[in-house]
Amino acid sequence: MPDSSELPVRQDPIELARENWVRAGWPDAADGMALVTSIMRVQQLLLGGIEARLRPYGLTFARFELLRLLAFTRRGVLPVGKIGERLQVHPASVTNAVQRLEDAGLVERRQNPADGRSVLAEITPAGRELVERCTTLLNDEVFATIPLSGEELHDAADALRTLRRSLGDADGV
Amino acid sequence: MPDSSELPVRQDPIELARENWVRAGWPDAADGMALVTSIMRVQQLLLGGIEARLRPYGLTFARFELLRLLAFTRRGVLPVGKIGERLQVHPASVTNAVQRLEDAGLVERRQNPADGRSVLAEITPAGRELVERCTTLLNDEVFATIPLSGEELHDAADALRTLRRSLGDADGV
DNA sequence: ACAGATTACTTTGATGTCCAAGTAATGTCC
DNA sequence: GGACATTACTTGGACATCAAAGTAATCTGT
Repeated sequence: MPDSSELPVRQDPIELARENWVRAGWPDAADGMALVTSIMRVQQLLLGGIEARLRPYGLTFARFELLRLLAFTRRGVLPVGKIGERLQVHPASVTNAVQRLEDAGLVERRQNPADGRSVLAEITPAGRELVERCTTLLNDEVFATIPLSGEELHDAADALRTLRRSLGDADGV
Repeated sequence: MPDSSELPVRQDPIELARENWVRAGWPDAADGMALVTSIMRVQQLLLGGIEARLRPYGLTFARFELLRLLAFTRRGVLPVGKIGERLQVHPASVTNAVQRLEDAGLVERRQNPADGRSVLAEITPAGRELVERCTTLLNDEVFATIPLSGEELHDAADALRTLRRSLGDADGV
């Protein structure tokens, strides 16, 4: 019988941690801790899968997102500051990613004629081609294969939005 | 009227991305993309808040988790390999964290008498004291303050568990 | 008992993230 | 209109993570 109620076999580390929390006298925090840990773990697994799929193309998820954002704009150009805003990453991370993308010939950087402090990043034809291919790949193998029903997916997205807001995500009203 | 259907003010970047996805002709992947992006973002916010709270104590979340795990064991000792299993992190990351904890006097490392290849990490009294204080802090300010109802929290945890399993999280049955 | 495979860590190198400090250009205010 | 504040990036430093290679100890099979 493939039943799991037999012996306490190899158990879910997160459930183990939750039990430890309750036993230690922190029942009010146990579920929160378990949720936070789950989010960390799922993020790690998702990112790992995505990066493994992008690796053959020489992209990381961070660089993919940057290219994807540029490809969605009308002219394929944005000030790097705007990029950081939209992707919600630190300016230093944008600088880093743009430099590597530039080295790979997927993006070009130039001064903003309207503001000498600002730097524009523009996606190149090679960048567009690569990002389209990688988007299709990720859509087919990751984003469209999430094993949740429409309702589950909706509920989860709602909960995460609530969390984001409470954690001070600056955007969305 | 505090209605959001007026003008497209400053909108949630994730919702913007979802709309872009649909408009580009990938409606089947749009919700999955949005969920994945939400998870990434929430993880970033949670980790940021946690690390900011631990910083005054000289701990990172990775090191806190390691100390926390050791403090839960009977004798406060585990082979570093077991630590990696339970925390689900790469052996190299464990080596890194244990070294830093050892430098801080929070952990001591020694050979496993039962197996010359194995290394044991043992939490010190200073480590125990610090981890208890930090646990209380994180419980009070993070884990017990998740703004979700019991049911929402339960549903979210379920969805994340489903995701973990589908992504090949090796444990839990 | 000895060679070869496996296991358990460590080391090195590449990336990404954030923070803090530094630089250059633009704005603001008497 | 010139000093001071602000803005927009870039640079450098600290950490964490993973991948791949290296080392040492233990196991296996004949």
